[in-house]
Amino acid sequence: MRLLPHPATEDIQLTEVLKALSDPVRLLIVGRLAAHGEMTCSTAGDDLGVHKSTASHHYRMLRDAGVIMSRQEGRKKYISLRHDDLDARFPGLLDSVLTAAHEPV
Amino acid sequence: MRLLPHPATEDIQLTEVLKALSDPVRLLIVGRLAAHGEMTCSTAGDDLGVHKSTASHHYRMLRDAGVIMSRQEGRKKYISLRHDDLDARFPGLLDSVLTAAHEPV
DNA sequence: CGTATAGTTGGATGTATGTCAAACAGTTAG
DNA sequence: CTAACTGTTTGACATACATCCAACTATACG
Repeated sequence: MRLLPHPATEDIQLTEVLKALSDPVRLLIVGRLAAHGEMTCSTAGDDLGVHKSTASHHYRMLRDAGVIMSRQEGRKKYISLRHDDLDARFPGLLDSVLTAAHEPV
Repeated sequence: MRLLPHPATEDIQLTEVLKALSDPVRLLIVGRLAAHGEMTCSTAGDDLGVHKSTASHHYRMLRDAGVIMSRQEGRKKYISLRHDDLDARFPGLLDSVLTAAHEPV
């Protein structure tokens, strides 16, 4: 169970988080993680409309920004929201984004 | 008092707002506007460490995203946060970002 | 071992962005 | 009118990014 480089909670930068959340595909991924909890990359990336390598690129963006964490188990990689860490660092931010993401167009 | 193109409240897109807020210089501008209310571009752009044309570019990003509005008066242009519009569209989002922006490093 | 599964990496490409410098435009003051 | 003030626009440039495809790695299963 190897862990990839994740930023420590105190090293999470607001601008990086906002940039990570400013892409429609990533926002969709984050919404799924918020709704379903931990999921594999392939489940999270299902029907996103992008190539799997593109999805992988987005996971990396989200991970580097501190928005998600990943855990390897066998040949699957489980990703989950760092909800508590984000709340500790930026109270209410993630929830307001998640709420906003559900708004009708 | 010519008004530049501002998106209607219902046309403000979450991803655009997040992208607009994901730059350190723009976050600083937004923080100033939140603290002081309406200000001129030159006041808002004072001591930002960027060229005035760069600041102008950022005002445009913020305006196009629906984060600020601008009002021309004589040779000065006053800019202000669209706080109410953003709150109406994405409740709590701006406040949580502003709070987060004040966090210690 | 050989094959399928789960993701990542690298190359290629087009687009966007942040920045400065210089030129430009509109407004106001002498 | 001429000069100063307030911003914007354009050009140039380097970097970043979203995307696809193809090749690669690592693990699991017969």
